[in-house]
Amino acid sequence: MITIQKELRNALYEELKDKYEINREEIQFSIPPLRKFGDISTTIPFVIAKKIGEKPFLIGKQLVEKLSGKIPMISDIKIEGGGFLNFILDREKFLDHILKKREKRPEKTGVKVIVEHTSINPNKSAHIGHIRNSSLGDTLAKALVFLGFDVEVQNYLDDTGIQVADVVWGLLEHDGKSIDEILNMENLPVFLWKRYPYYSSQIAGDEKKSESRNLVHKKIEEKEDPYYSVSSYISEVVVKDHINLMERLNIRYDSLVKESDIIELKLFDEAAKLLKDKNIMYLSEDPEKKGCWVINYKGENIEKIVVRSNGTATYIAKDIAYALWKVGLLGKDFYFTKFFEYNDGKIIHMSGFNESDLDLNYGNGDRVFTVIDVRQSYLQKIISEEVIKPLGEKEKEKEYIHFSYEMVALTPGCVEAMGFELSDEEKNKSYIEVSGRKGIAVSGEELIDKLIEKSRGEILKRNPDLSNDAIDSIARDIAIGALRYYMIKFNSNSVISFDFDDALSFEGDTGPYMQYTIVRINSIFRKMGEPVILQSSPDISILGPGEAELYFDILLQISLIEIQLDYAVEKREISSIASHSYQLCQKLNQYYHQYPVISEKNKELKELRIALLILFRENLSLLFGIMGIPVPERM
RNA sequence: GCACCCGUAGCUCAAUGGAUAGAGCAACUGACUUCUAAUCAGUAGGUUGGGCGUUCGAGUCGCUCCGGGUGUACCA
Repeated sequence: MITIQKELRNALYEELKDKYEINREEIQFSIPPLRKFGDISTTIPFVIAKKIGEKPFLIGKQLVEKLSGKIPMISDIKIEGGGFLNFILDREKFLDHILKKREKRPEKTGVKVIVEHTSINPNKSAHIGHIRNSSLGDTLAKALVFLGFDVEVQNYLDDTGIQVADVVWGLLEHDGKSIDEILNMENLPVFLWKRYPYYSSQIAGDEKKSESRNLVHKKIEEKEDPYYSVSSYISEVVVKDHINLMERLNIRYDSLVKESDIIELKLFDEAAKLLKDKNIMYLSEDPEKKGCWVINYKGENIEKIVVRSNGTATYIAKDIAYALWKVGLLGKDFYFTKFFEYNDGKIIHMSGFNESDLDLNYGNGDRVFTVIDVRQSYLQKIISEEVIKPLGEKEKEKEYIHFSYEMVALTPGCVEAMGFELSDEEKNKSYIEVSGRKGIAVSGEELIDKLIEKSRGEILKRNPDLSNDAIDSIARDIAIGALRYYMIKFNSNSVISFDFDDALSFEGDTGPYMQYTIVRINSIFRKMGEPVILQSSPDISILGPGEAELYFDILLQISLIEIQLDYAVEKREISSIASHSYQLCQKLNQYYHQYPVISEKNKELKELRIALLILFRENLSLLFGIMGIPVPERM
């Protein structure tokens, strides 16, 4: 890993720490907007100036004098723009440093992090909103792994919810299907995807049917057959469908936790003890909430009901118990069984309640990221601020984080193209909310199929003589690359207004653009034979001025990757990984066009160019791995 | 009502309080006998929704107004 910024930060910190009250994180670096300013810059003089009420320029001047000649890899330091401290690289030393340190990875932190994502209701196949969730969660998890954390990926299954009861009711009561018929149905998740909106509308429009569904729900909870068996069967089949879809997108899980097990193991009773003990949960004195156990949400000064006056728990109770288990504060644990095995033997374990099952070391994270869309903010805030924070006080490292993101919506044009009628008012909206219940949603499978079809066409245009197998494999890679990139390129809190044209685009700011960059480098190496990277410090004076500028620009951008990943995790802004990767590719494509490799006669120059391509490929591949974007053989 | 989010080029979006607000798409001009044109070079396109303030410095922070979205049940 190339990290010049780390060395710079340390040098500056050593110089400043005794003199000013400053911490390491305040020393931030960026690449100046214009190259004439220098290679790397920091605004630390402004920061210090503000603290001690001095002029930034004077502080900067002092720093220049003190630091000149002291930092390896830096040949000159300038103060500009009233206080920007601009460093000029000793390029020869920088390149030498890179060549020696490129294998180094961040050290293990010893901190356990749980990332919960996906968590789709197990009653039908997945839609694009779910794919945004999983793509963000997976990229987050992989960035954390890279940064040295011990990461567990969880997927939570709400198998006792009303949504599952809806489809059980639909199949058994409304359609009158027998158990055998249900067991023999082909592709049940997709059937339910199509059928669920119908069941849902039936229930919504009819009080009797609604009552009947409620009865089914109750019977499932009481484990009464055939309702219970059918409900379990549906959950299992649908979850496997989700797992297989996500596996196609390079997204995997370690553990599945079922809501029914939280109920079965009475985990909330355990949580309730803790909460009552600390007086976090108490009997409300509000006459309207007489007999209810509540938690005071200070943010809005509201008493949130956790246990109803009739003694039953509300939905938030299960979430509280689960959250406490995740951070390891509950004092009670699930048992686990093997649920699924991937092609390469990796296993997913699923929670259970039988003592005869496995006692595995899941849960108990030092940091917990719960990836759920912004509509859950209210609940998540109560959990993190009113439950985890006060209970986790003794254990300083416990951190419960709602990783929030906005929903995926559809453009009105997209909804109409799918065959729905829209009112005039709806037509003028900028987007229409996705609803699995109403059937206004683009299914994950459908989108992937469309992407594959489109990329197949593009491949055939360019490579008419490829075998069908090769085309299949490449089309799949491109489709996945396009989708994964599309799902993380937007800011977390902007609504994606989904449009097929946009999502199916393979030009410009897209996954395939980036894949193309790396494929072309591979193509060069395929033609000239796998190259060997330079070992010793090369003579860089043979690079012309224009080439040198771009060359080191690319290396500097690469050297920011680790800081970039850290930023993405700490600020919960996964899109920054995507945009940094994209910028890198833009620079490389520029370079590729101007400076040939194979035909270059000068041996040293050729070696230098090869070195850049190797370094670029190594680092971009790393980013691809984190984003789950595959590298196609050719394009 | 209260809380949170959004408003930047025709469209979709970037910009970690920092230097001349950047990309892609669409439009227009140019580059394939060349390491793959899914690319590259260029032209055009902006009162960052309005106003006031804080700051050496504001698209970014604060206040306010306008427009849009979401959440806020003894439903899950």
